[in-house]
Amino acid sequence: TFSWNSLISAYATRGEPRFALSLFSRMEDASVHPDDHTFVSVFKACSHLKDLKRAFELHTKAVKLSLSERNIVVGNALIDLYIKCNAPARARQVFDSLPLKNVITWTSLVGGFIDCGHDLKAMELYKKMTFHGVIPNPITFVCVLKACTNTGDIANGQKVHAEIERRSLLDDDVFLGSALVDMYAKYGLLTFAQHIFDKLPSHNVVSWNSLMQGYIQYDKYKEAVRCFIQMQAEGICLT
RNA sequence: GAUCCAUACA
Repeated sequence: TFSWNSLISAYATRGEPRFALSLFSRMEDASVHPDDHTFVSVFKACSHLKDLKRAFELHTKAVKLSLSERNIVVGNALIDLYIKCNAPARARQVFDSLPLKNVITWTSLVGGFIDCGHDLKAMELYKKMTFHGVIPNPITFVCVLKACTNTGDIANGQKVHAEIERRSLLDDDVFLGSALVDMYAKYGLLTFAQHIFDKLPSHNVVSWNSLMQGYIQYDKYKEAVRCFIQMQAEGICLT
């Protein structure tokens, strides 16, 4: 099982999802018993294919082994699988069916709703999550900020920002920094965007782009050019 | 056991 898992995982991750799934079939043919690791990899492969029918089949097989009850990671991966297959209602069913949820379970569905364009549902779920006493992590905040950006709900975004500062999370997550900069930049709050940007421990091409786009969108071309030059001075490669 | 999940601009 371990060898099969390693192979399947490698192909699922390396962008060969079809081959990962066919390996899984061969594993079944060889009557090697799949375990929780197997299913997580196979879910991932299927999520790249966005094959809902296949998702159902895999889900059914996992249920027969009651793997999603035994290991929360399986349930979490399943939520993500249904989201990637554009089936948020299914994802929600899985979510509701899980007796134990962790921060990843919650965040997967929050982020999933956003991917499916249900930003308000995502915000609602986030509130429910905090109400349940689940501590959000930086990834949760990135998702919530994105929902605020999508809907233009800057008031909520600022609340989230305050929460992030309170936990001083900006020092160790580049994604979080970019998400915040992006939100402020998109809505023309360029001083805020610049201020947060300056406080970030490190910048990358995304955080620079977010800031620059804000300046461009609001006709601050001089600032945009200044960014462009500084960005190269910091040694960020353009592709 | 080199096998397991969610996140940012364009």
